[in-house]
Amino acid sequence: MAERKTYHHGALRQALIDGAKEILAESGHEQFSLNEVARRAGVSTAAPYRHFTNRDDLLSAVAEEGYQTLAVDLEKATGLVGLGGAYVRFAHEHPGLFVTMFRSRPGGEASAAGEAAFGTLLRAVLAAQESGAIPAYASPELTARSIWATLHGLAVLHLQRPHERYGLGGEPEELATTTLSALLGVKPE
Amino acid sequence: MAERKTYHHGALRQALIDGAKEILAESGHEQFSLNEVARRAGVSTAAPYRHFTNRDDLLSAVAEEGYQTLAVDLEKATGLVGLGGAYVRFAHEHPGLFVTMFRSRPGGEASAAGEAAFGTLLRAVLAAQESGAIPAYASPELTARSIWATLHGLAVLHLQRPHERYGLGGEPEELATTTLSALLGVKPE
DNA sequence: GCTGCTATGTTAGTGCCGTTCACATAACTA
DNA sequence: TAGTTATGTGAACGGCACTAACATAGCAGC
Repeated sequence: MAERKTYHHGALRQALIDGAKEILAESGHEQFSLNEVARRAGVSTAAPYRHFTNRDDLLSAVAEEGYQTLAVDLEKATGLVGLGGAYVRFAHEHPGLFVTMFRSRPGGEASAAGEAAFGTLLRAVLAAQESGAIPAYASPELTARSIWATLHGLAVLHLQRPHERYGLGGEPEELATTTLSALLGVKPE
Repeated sequence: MAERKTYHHGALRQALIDGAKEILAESGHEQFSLNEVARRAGVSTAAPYRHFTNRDDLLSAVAEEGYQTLAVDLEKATGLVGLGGAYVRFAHEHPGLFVTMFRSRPGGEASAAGEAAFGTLLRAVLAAQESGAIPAYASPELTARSIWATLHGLAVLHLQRPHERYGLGGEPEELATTTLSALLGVKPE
């Protein structure tokens, strides 16, 4: 993708975001290089700075799109367990993107899509509590936050080797189901 | 620490590990630089390669010491909730080190200290299940793994801003207590 | 105590990185 | 059609991880 006819690219901003996702998918967050993104888009290494203030700014835009994709994935899932499976599966299928989304940034901004994703989880928790599928030790909000933490930890640990040692492995959905039922006694409907 | 009388440092390996921890504490994982570590130890930038094969190898040694510290911290805690609080507090007090320990490495090795830490958690879960403090939906092993995931997710999310949005904040111990009781109905003894 | 081996340090260099600056080109607007 | 603004380039900077050739010193066995 290094050839270009016109002097101006036309849609460089999106091309950079897409290229960044590509690199994250291929090589992971730690290997990400802004120069490499520019190379793939067929522009000079200085060009990205016309669209992003720096490397981190591009990664934030990539992360935002990640949150949107995640929100859509969660929306498609049904039930609390299905939603948990979708979360872990997202991390499993887009590990580089997932790490980029949740990398430790000192003063990370809130993401609208991230909020939407949480809202989806909240509704699932509410429904599960009302139907008695899970115990209601605490408010839906607090329970949803706690479950989010569980799913997130599960996803993060799943992206590394360690978890296998305790006999897990398996598909993301199985992981989520097993874990949620161990904590909440919930069963997939 | 840039002065030295003898040509040979004497204890460079440990000095590098300590310096690396210092940098992680000051600037975080993403800012870590091998050259900076060498500078602090008062040696040339090539010297570290006499003790570690590369930057990643040094970070792994640092991580191993981190696992040992974590294992000790968990050992000191009493009760399941106290242990959870200790886990989140460790991440809270050593964020750079924590990120380094759990960074996504393709083929991460198992850590003996990490296994020990899990063993401590497992015993706490066993005791809590036997005393009826938490429900026994699943085996102690599976439950312990699930709680580990929860604590880990909590710690990771706590290191970023996002969690505050849902009204958390507060001290690590409070976070762990609130979360575990929301999921398991467990109360601090 | 000298001699050689090996461990541990240095200096200088490579290539990649993120970032900036001065300048070129093209698209839009008056 | 002319001027302004948006978007690209090329060349440079310092910092990074890492390597190779060489220097020093600690430690054997003689």
